[in-house]
Amino acid sequence: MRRDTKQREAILKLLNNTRSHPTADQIYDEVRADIPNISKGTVYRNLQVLENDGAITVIGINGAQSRYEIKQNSHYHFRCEKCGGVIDLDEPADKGIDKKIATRTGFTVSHHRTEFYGLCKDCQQK
Amino acid sequence: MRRDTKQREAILKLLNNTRSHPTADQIYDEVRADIPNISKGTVYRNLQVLENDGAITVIGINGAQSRYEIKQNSHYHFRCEKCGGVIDLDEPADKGIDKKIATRTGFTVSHHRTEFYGLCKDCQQK
DNA sequence: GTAATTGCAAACGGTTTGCGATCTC
DNA sequence: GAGATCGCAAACCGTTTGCAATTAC
Repeated sequence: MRRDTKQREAILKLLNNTRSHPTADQIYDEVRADIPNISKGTVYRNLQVLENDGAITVIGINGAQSRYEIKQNSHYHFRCEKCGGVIDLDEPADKGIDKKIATRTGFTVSHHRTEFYGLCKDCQQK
Repeated sequence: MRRDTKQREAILKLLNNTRSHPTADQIYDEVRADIPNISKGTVYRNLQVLENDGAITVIGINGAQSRYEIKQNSHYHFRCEKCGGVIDLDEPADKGIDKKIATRTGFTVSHHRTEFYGLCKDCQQK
Protein backbone atom coordinates (compact mmCIF):
# COMPACT_ATOMS: atom_id res chain seq x y z
CA MET A 1 0.00 0.00 0.00
CA ARG A 2 1.30 3.44 -0.82
CA ARG A 3 2.24 5.61 2.14
CA ASP A 4 2.30 9.31 2.64
CA THR A 5 5.72 10.50 3.77
CA LYS A 6 6.97 14.03 4.22
CA GLN A 7 9.72 13.30 1.68
CA ARG A 8 7.21 12.31 -0.98
CA GLU A 9 4.97 15.25 -0.18
CA ALA A 10 7.85 17.70 -0.39
CA ILE A 11 8.82 16.45 -3.85
CA LEU A 12 5.25 16.62 -5.11
CA LYS A 13 4.74 20.07 -3.65
CA LEU A 14 7.90 21.34 -5.29
CA LEU A 15 6.85 20.00 -8.67
CA ASN A 16 3.42 21.48 -8.22
CA ASN A 17 4.92 24.92 -7.72
CA THR A 18 7.35 25.16 -10.60
CA ARG A 19 7.44 25.21 -14.35
CA SER A 20 11.16 24.72 -14.53
CA HIS A 21 11.21 20.96 -15.22
CA PRO A 22 13.90 20.26 -12.66
CA THR A 23 16.36 17.38 -12.77
CA ALA A 24 16.55 14.88 -9.93
CA ASP A 25 19.58 16.74 -8.65
CA GLN A 26 17.80 20.07 -8.60
CA ILE A 27 14.89 18.49 -6.79
CA TYR A 28 17.29 16.99 -4.30
CA ASP A 29 18.91 20.38 -3.66
CA GLU A 30 15.66 22.21 -3.20
CA VAL A 31 14.00 19.64 -1.02
CA ARG A 32 17.02 19.63 1.23
CA ALA A 33 16.08 23.13 2.32
CA ASP A 34 13.12 21.56 4.11
CA ILE A 35 14.47 18.10 4.83
CA PRO A 36 18.22 18.50 5.22
CA ASN A 37 19.04 14.82 5.52
CA ILE A 38 16.94 13.49 2.66
CA SER A 39 19.00 11.22 0.43
CA LYS A 40 19.27 11.10 -3.32
CA GLY A 41 18.15 7.50 -3.27
CA THR A 42 14.90 8.63 -1.70
CA VAL A 43 14.43 11.32 -4.33
CA TYR A 44 14.95 8.85 -7.16
CA ARG A 45 12.76 6.21 -5.55
CA ASN A 46 9.94 8.66 -5.03
CA LEU A 47 10.18 10.00 -8.55
CA GLN A 48 9.79 6.43 -9.74
CA VAL A 49 6.79 5.76 -7.54
CA LEU A 50 5.14 9.00 -8.59
CA GLU A 51 5.72 8.26 -12.23
CA ASN A 52 4.27 4.77 -11.92
CA ASP A 53 1.22 6.26 -10.26
CA GLY A 54 0.83 8.70 -13.11
CA ALA A 55 1.30 11.73 -10.88
CA ILE A 56 4.33 13.04 -12.75
CA THR A 57 5.91 12.75 -16.17
CA VAL A 58 9.52 12.24 -17.16
CA ILE A 59 10.73 14.46 -19.98
CA GLY A 60 13.44 14.00 -22.51
CA ILE A 61 14.31 12.11 -25.62
CA ASN A 62 17.82 13.36 -26.14
CA GLY A 63 19.72 11.30 -23.66
CA ALA A 64 20.55 14.09 -21.23
CA GLN A 65 19.53 14.01 -17.60
CA SER A 66 15.89 13.26 -17.01
CA ARG A 67 13.64 16.11 -16.02
CA TYR A 68 10.37 15.88 -14.20
CA GLU A 69 7.03 17.66 -14.28
CA ILE A 70 3.57 17.29 -12.83
CA LYS A 71 1.34 15.25 -15.11
CA GLN A 72 -0.76 17.46 -17.34
CA ASN A 73 -2.39 17.37 -20.71
CA SER A 74 -0.11 15.98 -23.35
CA HIS A 75 2.04 18.74 -24.78
CA TYR A 76 5.39 19.33 -26.44
CA HIS A 77 8.62 20.78 -25.13
CA PHE A 78 11.25 23.12 -26.43
CA ARG A 79 14.86 22.65 -25.40
CA CYS A 80 17.29 25.52 -25.76
CA GLU A 81 20.55 24.22 -27.19
CA LYS A 82 22.54 26.96 -25.49
CA CYS A 83 21.24 27.24 -21.94
CA GLY A 84 19.71 23.79 -21.77
CA GLY A 85 16.41 25.11 -20.49
CA VAL A 86 13.19 23.23 -21.14
CA ILE A 87 10.03 25.16 -21.88
CA ASP A 88 6.43 23.98 -22.27
CA LEU A 89 4.79 24.71 -25.61
CA ASP A 90 1.12 25.45 -26.17
CA GLU A 91 1.04 23.30 -29.25
CA PRO A 92 -1.26 20.41 -28.37
CA ALA A 93 -0.07 16.89 -29.07
CA ASP A 94 -1.29 15.63 -32.44
CA LYS A 95 -3.17 12.48 -31.55
CA GLY A 96 -4.22 11.68 -35.08
CA ILE A 97 -0.67 10.91 -36.08
CA ASP A 98 -0.51 7.90 -33.75
CA LYS A 99 -3.39 6.26 -35.59
CA LYS A 100 -1.86 7.13 -38.92
CA ILE A 101 1.39 5.41 -38.01
CA ALA A 102 -0.47 2.43 -36.52
CA THR A 103 -2.49 1.92 -39.70
CA ARG A 104 0.52 2.27 -41.93
CA THR A 105 2.84 -0.03 -39.98
CA GLY A 106 0.61 -2.52 -38.22
CA PHE A 107 2.25 -1.60 -34.93
CA THR A 108 0.35 -0.74 -31.79
CA VAL A 109 1.09 2.91 -31.10
CA SER A 110 0.44 4.10 -27.56
CA HIS A 111 1.84 7.60 -27.81
CA HIS A 112 4.61 9.78 -29.17
CA ARG A 113 6.98 12.39 -27.86
CA THR A 114 8.20 15.45 -29.64
CA GLU A 115 10.90 17.87 -28.65
CA PHE A 116 11.84 21.05 -30.47
CA TYR A 117 15.39 22.38 -30.47
CA GLY A 118 16.82 25.82 -31.04
CA LEU A 119 17.53 29.02 -29.15
CA CYS A 120 15.24 30.60 -26.60
CA LYS A 121 14.71 34.37 -26.61
CA ASP A 122 17.39 35.15 -24.05
CA CYS A 123 20.04 33.09 -25.76
CA GLN A 124 19.39 34.61 -29.20
CA GLN A 125 20.66 37.95 -27.99
CA LYS A 126 23.99 36.81 -26.71
CA MET B 1 42.89 17.68 -39.93
CA ARG B 2 40.69 14.63 -40.02
CA ARG B 3 42.45 11.34 -40.72
CA ASP B 4 41.31 8.17 -42.32
CA THR B 5 41.93 5.22 -40.04
CA LYS B 6 40.81 1.66 -40.46
CA GLN B 7 38.91 1.90 -37.18
CA ARG B 8 36.88 4.85 -38.41
CA GLU B 9 36.27 3.24 -41.77
CA ALA B 10 35.09 0.01 -40.17
CA ILE B 11 32.54 1.86 -38.05
CA LEU B 12 31.26 3.85 -40.99
CA LYS B 13 31.05 0.79 -43.19
CA LEU B 14 29.10 -1.10 -40.56
CA LEU B 15 26.60 1.73 -40.18
CA ASN B 16 26.28 1.99 -43.93
CA ASN B 17 25.26 -1.65 -44.12
CA THR B 18 22.63 -1.89 -41.43
CA ARG B 19 19.23 -0.55 -40.54
CA SER B 20 19.36 -1.84 -37.00
CA HIS B 21 20.39 1.40 -35.24
CA PRO B 22 23.08 -0.29 -33.17
CA THR B 23 24.29 0.90 -29.79
CA ALA B 24 27.95 1.76 -29.21
CA ASP B 25 28.35 -1.62 -27.58
CA GLN B 26 26.92 -3.47 -30.54
CA ILE B 27 29.16 -1.51 -32.88
CA TYR B 28 32.12 -2.37 -30.69
CA ASP B 29 31.27 -6.07 -30.79
CA GLU B 30 30.80 -6.18 -34.54
CA VAL B 31 33.85 -4.16 -35.42
CA ARG B 32 35.96 -6.40 -33.22
CA ALA B 33 35.39 -9.18 -35.74
CA ASP B 34 37.63 -7.22 -38.10
CA ILE B 35 39.79 -5.34 -35.63
CA PRO B 36 40.05 -7.56 -32.55
CA ASN B 37 41.91 -5.10 -30.37
CA ILE B 38 39.87 -1.98 -31.05
CA SER B 39 38.89 -0.29 -27.81
CA LYS B 40 35.57 1.10 -26.70
CA GLY B 41 37.14 4.49 -26.23
CA THR B 42 38.00 4.52 -29.92
CA VAL B 43 34.46 3.56 -30.86
CA TYR B 44 33.00 6.36 -28.77
CA ARG B 45 35.54 8.91 -29.99
CA ASN B 46 34.88 8.03 -33.61
CA LEU B 47 31.13 8.16 -33.16
CA GLN B 48 31.59 11.66 -31.78
CA VAL B 49 33.80 12.76 -34.65
CA LEU B 50 31.40 11.33 -37.20
CA GLU B 51 28.47 13.02 -35.58
CA ASN B 52 30.24 16.37 -35.52
CA ASP B 53 31.01 15.96 -39.19
CA GLY B 54 27.35 15.26 -39.88
CA ALA B 55 28.05 11.78 -41.20
CA ILE B 56 25.88 10.01 -38.64
CA THR B 57 22.97 10.79 -36.34
CA VAL B 58 22.54 9.90 -32.70
CA ILE B 59 19.18 8.61 -31.57
CA GLY B 60 18.96 9.36 -27.88
CA ILE B 61 16.11 8.39 -25.68
CA ASN B 62 16.16 9.17 -22.02
CA GLY B 63 17.25 6.38 -19.82
CA ALA B 64 18.29 4.18 -22.72
CA GLN B 65 21.58 3.73 -24.52
CA SER B 66 22.24 5.94 -27.50
CA ARG B 67 21.86 4.40 -30.91
CA TYR B 68 23.52 5.45 -34.13
CA GLU B 69 22.56 5.63 -37.77
CA ILE B 70 23.93 6.99 -41.02
CA LYS B 71 22.72 10.52 -41.63
CA GLN B 72 19.71 10.54 -43.92
CA ASN B 73 16.68 12.61 -44.62
CA SER B 74 14.93 13.68 -41.47
CA HIS B 75 12.52 10.99 -40.37
CA TYR B 76 10.83 9.64 -37.26
CA HIS B 77 11.47 6.52 -35.21
CA PHE B 78 9.33 3.94 -33.52
CA ARG B 79 10.53 2.26 -30.36
CA CYS B 80 9.00 -1.01 -29.25
CA GLU B 81 8.36 -0.87 -25.53
CA LYS B 82 8.77 -4.62 -25.19
CA CYS B 83 11.82 -5.62 -27.22
CA GLY B 84 13.45 -2.19 -27.24
CA GLY B 85 13.94 -2.26 -30.99
CA VAL B 86 14.11 0.97 -32.98
CA ILE B 87 12.52 1.13 -36.42
CA ASP B 88 12.59 3.85 -39.06
CA LEU B 89 9.22 5.25 -40.10
CA ASP B 90 8.32 6.46 -43.57
CA GLU B 91 6.44 9.41 -42.17
CA PRO B 92 8.43 12.46 -43.31
CA ALA B 93 9.34 15.03 -40.70
CA ASP B 94 6.82 17.87 -40.65
CA LYS B 95 8.96 20.93 -41.29
CA GLY B 96 6.08 23.36 -41.20
CA ILE B 97 5.61 22.84 -37.52
CA ASP B 98 9.04 24.28 -36.72
CA LYS B 99 8.06 27.58 -38.31
CA LYS B 100 4.74 27.52 -36.55
CA ILE B 101 6.42 27.14 -33.16
CA ALA B 102 9.03 29.76 -34.04
CA THR B 103 6.37 32.32 -34.97
CA ARG B 104 4.31 31.60 -31.92
CA THR B 105 7.13 31.71 -29.39
CA GLY B 106 9.77 33.99 -30.83
CA PHE B 107 12.35 31.24 -30.41
CA THR B 108 14.72 30.12 -33.13
CA VAL B 109 13.70 26.57 -33.99
CA SER B 110 16.29 24.49 -35.79
CA HIS B 111 14.55 21.14 -35.77
CA HIS B 112 12.44 18.72 -33.79
CA ARG B 113 12.49 15.07 -32.93
CA THR B 114 9.57 12.75 -32.61
CA GLU B 115 9.53 9.24 -31.32
CA PHE B 116 6.58 6.87 -31.32
CA TYR B 117 6.11 4.22 -28.67
CA GLY B 118 4.14 1.00 -28.67
CA LEU B 119 4.47 -2.63 -29.71
CA CYS B 120 6.02 -3.85 -32.93
CA LYS B 121 4.36 -6.64 -34.90
CA ASP B 122 6.38 -9.44 -33.39
CA CYS B 123 5.81 -8.34 -29.83
CA GLN B 124 2.05 -7.97 -30.27
CA GLN B 125 1.69 -11.70 -30.72
CA LYS B 126 3.39 -12.80 -27.54
C1' DG C 1 2.69 -5.49 13.89
C1' DT C 2 3.93 -5.34 9.27
C1' DA C 3 5.04 -3.72 5.16
C1' DA C 4 6.49 0.52 2.93
C1' DT C 5 9.91 3.83 3.20
C1' DT C 6 14.11 5.89 4.69
C1' DG C 7 19.39 7.22 4.87
C1' DC C 8 23.63 5.64 3.80
C1' DA C 9 27.05 3.94 0.98
C1' DA C 10 28.45 0.97 -2.39
C1' DA C 11 27.56 -0.66 -6.99
C1' DC C 12 26.12 -0.10 -11.70
C1' DG C 13 26.37 0.97 -16.71
C1' DG C 14 27.10 3.91 -20.33
C1' DT C 15 30.31 7.23 -21.61
C1' DT C 16 34.44 10.18 -21.27
C1' DT C 17 39.17 11.12 -20.53
C1' DG C 18 44.39 11.15 -19.45
C1' DC C 19 48.29 8.92 -20.93
C1' DG C 20 52.15 7.51 -23.62
C1' DA C 21 52.58 4.89 -27.96
C1' DT C 22 51.38 4.75 -32.82
C1' DC C 23 49.87 6.04 -37.13
C1' DT C 24 48.36 9.30 -41.04
C1' DC C 25 49.31 12.88 -43.85
C1' DG D 1 57.75 15.52 -38.01
C1' DA D 2 53.46 17.36 -36.31
C1' DG D 3 49.35 16.39 -34.87
C1' DA D 4 45.47 13.18 -35.09
C1' DT D 5 44.28 8.81 -33.41
C1' DC D 6 45.02 4.66 -30.95
C1' DG D 7 44.61 1.08 -26.84
C1' DC D 8 44.34 0.81 -22.15
C1' DA D 9 42.61 1.72 -17.79
C1' DA D 10 40.83 4.76 -14.63
C1' DA D 11 37.52 8.28 -13.86
C1' DC D 12 32.98 10.22 -14.37
C1' DC D 13 28.12 10.92 -13.50
C1' DG D 14 23.41 9.94 -13.34
C1' DT D 15 20.92 6.40 -11.42
C1' DT D 16 19.95 2.06 -8.88
C1' DT D 17 20.28 -1.07 -5.11
C1' DG D 18 21.30 -3.80 -0.59
C1' DC D 19 20.77 -3.26 4.09
C1' DA D 20 19.47 -2.32 8.66
C1' DA D 21 16.73 1.25 10.98
C1' DT D 22 12.55 3.86 10.98
C1' DT D 23 7.89 5.13 9.99
C1' DA D 24 2.90 5.07 8.35
C1' DC D 25 -1.07 2.79 8.64
